[in-house]
Amino acid sequence: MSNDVVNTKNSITDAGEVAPPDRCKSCRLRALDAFRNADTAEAKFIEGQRRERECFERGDVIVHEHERAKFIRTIYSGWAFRFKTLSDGRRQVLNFLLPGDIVGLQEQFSDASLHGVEALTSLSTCSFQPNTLWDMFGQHSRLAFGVTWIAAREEALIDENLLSVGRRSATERIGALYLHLYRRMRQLRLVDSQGWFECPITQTHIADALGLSLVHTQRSLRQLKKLGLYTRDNGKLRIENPRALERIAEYYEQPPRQMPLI
Amino acid sequence: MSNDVVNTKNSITDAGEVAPPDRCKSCRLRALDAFRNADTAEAKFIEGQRRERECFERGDVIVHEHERAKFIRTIYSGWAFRFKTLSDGRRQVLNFLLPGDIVGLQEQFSDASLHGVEALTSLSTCSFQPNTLWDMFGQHSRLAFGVTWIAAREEALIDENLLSVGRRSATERIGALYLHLYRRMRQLRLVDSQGWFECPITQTHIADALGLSLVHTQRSLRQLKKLGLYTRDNGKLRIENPRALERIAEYYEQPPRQMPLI
DNA sequence: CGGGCCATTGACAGTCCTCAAACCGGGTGG
DNA sequence: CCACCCGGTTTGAGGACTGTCAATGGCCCG
Repeated sequence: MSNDVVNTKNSITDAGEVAPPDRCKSCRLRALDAFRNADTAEAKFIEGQRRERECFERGDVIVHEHERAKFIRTIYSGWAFRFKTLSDGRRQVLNFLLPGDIVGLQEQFSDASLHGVEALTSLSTCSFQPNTLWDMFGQHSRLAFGVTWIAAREEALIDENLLSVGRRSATERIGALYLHLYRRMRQLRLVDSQGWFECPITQTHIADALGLSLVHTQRSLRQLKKLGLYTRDNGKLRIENPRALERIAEYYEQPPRQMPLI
Repeated sequence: MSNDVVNTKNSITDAGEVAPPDRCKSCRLRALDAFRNADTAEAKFIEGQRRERECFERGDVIVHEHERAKFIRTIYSGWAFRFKTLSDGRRQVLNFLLPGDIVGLQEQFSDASLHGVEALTSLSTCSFQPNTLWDMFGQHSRLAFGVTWIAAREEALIDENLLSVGRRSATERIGALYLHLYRRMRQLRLVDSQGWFECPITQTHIADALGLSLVHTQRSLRQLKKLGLYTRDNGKLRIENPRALERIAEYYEQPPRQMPLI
């Protein structure tokens, strides 16, 4: 393949992948309002700033907690998650990262990353030059606006998770999380016609994301399954009755986010 | 006073306040790295976009949940908080807003606000023209970069709160919250030489911010007080032994955030 | 003096956690 | 081919942390 694939200890080549600019065209970022209407100059800028393609395997740590993060990345395919840990090992998953999400935006503004990022699946990312963000703000304000849009969207998403962890019961939390993942995957057109989508998270991840113990997560999960609200099969998840789950989880769909000014 | 003070049902005039541009000069936003070095053109832009000064009283709702937020604001003086509620009334405080914080940034990117904002004290804000953010991105990239910096900082702060609510015990959570507020107020130079600072939050606010019940918050609070870790007096708070509190709360100070590229 | 807001305390219940062990499917090596 | 290990799931038992219900006291104010 092209020479922009990095082969470190943590990287693999992925023969099935496409090279830019086709890769940029099929990037899930394009599915978001923020970058749907990028013009050619903007696309050229992005492609020019692209540094290399990096691949990771499940379990690889992409960004280490408290370490300086080198550059900004976008997720081309695969899942990851952000997390923080306490000194005695307790871990909190902050949110899950899906294709089209940006990794390392927060870190552009501080010396060290205040959270870690770990791959949940085989992961393919694009990384960018260190000064990309700064240059983008100076030269392509629409793109910069889009990046800030992405940041605001991620914050809204963490707000929702905080509401869950703070005020929802265990089963409500799980229901809300499953609905949330379902909706995001649907938005990315990664839910098939049968309603199935890839969901590579284990019960441990759910527990860490929702502030629960593993054992209690398992019991709450079983309860929801007994109610017939979801089915899992071989790493795939299907929400059987979104409406019912919404009521149980106290988590109703919100109008899609828009880019009012573009 | 000048005619840019709004007098609605929820507003008061505040005779002790200053008018722009002095008001801009003393704005706490200037205390943040992001805007410390603003040049005259940038300052002029900000002053030109300033719409009016709005004042609120404790308990006033500045932004209603699920309603369209009109414009972006900055907090000149006073405290507020962001929150979300569930349909049955359970409430989660997402974070506290202090002088220099921006209100309504997230809402610039969506049709409706996904959280509410309520004043905790008499509050003085500056509001801006609807298109201010967009114009800023187009004309003053350094300011735009600063705004995104603020957004990233707020997200990091919510991350920390999520870690608390998800993984810290009740006393740890309270300790971490008190330390957090202490550090932020210190950064704003709002801690006096004796270590005292205004802290207008009630036990109910603490409970709602930390995902605890009011009663249990009270008991955990009493426990920390018995250990001599903090003192409260007439709406003021003093952290008696930050180091000890850090250990109890598992919440250690992180290096200050910087603006690497400016 | 009554009412409202907030802090405080007691009693009790229950959600949720910890410790422990078993089970299951898949991969590995003898 | 089978024993063994491993990550992940499942189940049981007991206890702890945290929530709910209820009531009291202090303070401010009309």
